[in-house]
Amino acid sequence: MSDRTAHPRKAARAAHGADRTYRPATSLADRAGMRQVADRAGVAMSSVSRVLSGHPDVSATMRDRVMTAVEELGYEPNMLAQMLRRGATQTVGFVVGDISNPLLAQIALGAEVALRAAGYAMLLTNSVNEAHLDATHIRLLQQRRVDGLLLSVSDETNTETADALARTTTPSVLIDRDFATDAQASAVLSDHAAGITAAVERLVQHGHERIALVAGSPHVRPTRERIHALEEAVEAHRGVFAHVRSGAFTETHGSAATRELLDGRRPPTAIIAGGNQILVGVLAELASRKVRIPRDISLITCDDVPLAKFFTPPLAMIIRDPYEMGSVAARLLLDRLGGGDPETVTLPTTFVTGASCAAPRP
Amino acid sequence: MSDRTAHPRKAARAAHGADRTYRPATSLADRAGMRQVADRAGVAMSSVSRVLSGHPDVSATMRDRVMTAVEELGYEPNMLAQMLRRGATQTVGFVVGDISNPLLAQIALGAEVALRAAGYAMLLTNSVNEAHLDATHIRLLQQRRVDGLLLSVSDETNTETADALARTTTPSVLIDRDFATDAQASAVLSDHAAGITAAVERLVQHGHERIALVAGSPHVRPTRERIHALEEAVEAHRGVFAHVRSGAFTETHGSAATRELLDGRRPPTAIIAGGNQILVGVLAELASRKVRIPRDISLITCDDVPLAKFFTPPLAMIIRDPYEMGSVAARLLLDRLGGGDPETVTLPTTFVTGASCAAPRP
DNA sequence: CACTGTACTGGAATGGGTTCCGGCCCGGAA
DNA sequence: TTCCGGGCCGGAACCCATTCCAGTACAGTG
Repeated sequence: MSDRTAHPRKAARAAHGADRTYRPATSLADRAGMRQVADRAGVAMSSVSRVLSGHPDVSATMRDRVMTAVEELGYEPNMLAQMLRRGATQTVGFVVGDISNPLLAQIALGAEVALRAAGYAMLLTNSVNEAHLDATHIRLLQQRRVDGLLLSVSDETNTETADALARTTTPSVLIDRDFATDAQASAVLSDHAAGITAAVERLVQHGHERIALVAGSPHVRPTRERIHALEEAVEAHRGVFAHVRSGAFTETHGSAATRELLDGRRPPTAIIAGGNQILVGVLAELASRKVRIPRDISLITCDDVPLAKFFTPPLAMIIRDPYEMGSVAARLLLDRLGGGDPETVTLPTTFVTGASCAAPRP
Repeated sequence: MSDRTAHPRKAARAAHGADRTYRPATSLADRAGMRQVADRAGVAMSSVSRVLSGHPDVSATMRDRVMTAVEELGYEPNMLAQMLRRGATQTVGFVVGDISNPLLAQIALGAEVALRAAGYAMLLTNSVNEAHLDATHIRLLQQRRVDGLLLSVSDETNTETADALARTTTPSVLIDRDFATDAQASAVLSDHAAGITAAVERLVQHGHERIALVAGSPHVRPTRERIHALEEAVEAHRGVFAHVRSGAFTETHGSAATRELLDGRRPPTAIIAGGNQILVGVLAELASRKVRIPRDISLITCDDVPLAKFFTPPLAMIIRDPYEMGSVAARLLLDRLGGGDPETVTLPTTFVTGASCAAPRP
């Protein structure tokens, strides 16, 4: 063994001696570079590069010679070198609160599929709903020189995050988020107001007068939009009142808020759960009190959950198409990467009624 | 800009003429490089590198000078250059069938958190359950020079995938997958047999004699293990029979298989659903026939679903800890990246009974 | 035949760090 | 005093491809 432990490649060559011809490059360890291809074809590296990048200034002869050498050596270009040289990584970063949330997972899927089709790969980071990690991850991804960012941060009000965003020149797409400071980013939004409004209309038709919203974190757009829409919808109807309990997108908050609401002086006759974790908490609290749906209280949930339609009773919900959101986010980002201007797209939400939403007890 | 990429020579000539020095298309706002730091500090680049990489051969004076220059210029090292030079990307690829599956999303989360803590980033690709994409994505990630792979491929029997795996020297960890050919990879497995066995024992105690398993794709380990365990468990009991319907991890297969089973000559009195999509299909078919749980049939599902415990009746399930699986997968990969040997870890599954699992009608 | 234009090619700079190696300087041992 | 070794530093090769630019050869034109 040679003493130059840091250069295994050379060591290997030295060890095997020069009596060996090249090996079919099945072994990644001893990969052929463009240098080797050029040597074998008896041409310059620049010519190899031109052939492989489809540059017009290449003769048929040259193309054949190079391609033959490429085949023989099983040459594959080193993307790292290309990235360094070209200054583009064909990589996009996705900053997400928590990928284990099915909603976000579907968004991620939609985005990844679309990005991959365009030759981009997706780096995923989870902020596990800790606001301070958002900015950290944005910086981390920028250090990795991502060409663009998909952002579903966990707290819009965090100044560090807002700063990181305002400072950056990396093309970004916000996913259902809204930063006052940043006019540079594109955004895909959901029209939460429409869903809430439709749901409230239905509840009012049923005769509900006290409607509660157990919402998630007030630091993200969906929660704000829902609260705002609820209050507005309620104002349109004389004698109908809204109770809002925002907090976090957790089961704990869901059950705690429900407890408070039911223990209040004038408990609501209908609850809208603002997220799937919250829904679990709401259901847990209702179950523990033997409050029956929809006899004792009506329930509507935001965003689909797999078993909702087989639930007893089937759950009314305000749904949207998260896969589509991901696709659109990817498209917006690709547009920007192609030189387009920032753009905002709003996708619809739909109220799907179900037996969990009925008339209150008289 | 885009023209320059395609035919830079012509575009450059036409647009700029000779008045400008050449600059790479993506010159990022004149970022300071190590060169600039070295100049400003009046030292060699090698010294800057040593300071920043914590090399021991550095005097206090040198450290100060360099760090001052770094601060003043707001220098941040270019990770691409580091990757190219070091030959390591600090990046791991995750090949997954479909991230929108909550089980896999949780695995991804567990893995990403652990990897990030160790300084690695995670590239995510979805094969959308198309077997031929697995191999494609493995190659894709290798072109991007990932240091390691986390693999939850959608088809173990695909020869292209098996080849890609056998040929590679990239440290890999299989996630609940089992390739006959490849002895190189580490693996995290779930002990599906234990869960199935416990579930069958319970069903037999209740007096069930015809137990069906609506399983997913037969080309992945979990399905094989479950089928095998079911058959073995049944053999231990005289007069108890197993019906197996494997197919795909889809709602469609779930309902079709259930239909066949119920229409069969001797329909089962208990069904085990092998996955959350399948569960939805099974429930749909049962609901459409007004078959009641557990009066008419007992139901057990594999892997937790969010609302399972609030279901009517609460669902019995065979659960495991997917987040933990992800963490362990990450740890195994990090071990290998650190020079350790391949290792296989098996994690437990637990049978949690529920009202959906009861005695059959006499 | 001289001249210009065109098609193609090779050489070298470039991107931004990492690391081996040689060398300087200084203290301690012989 | 001389030699040796260790601490510390600068120079330069290297990682691997991209692309500018200069230059060659050859065809077409006057």
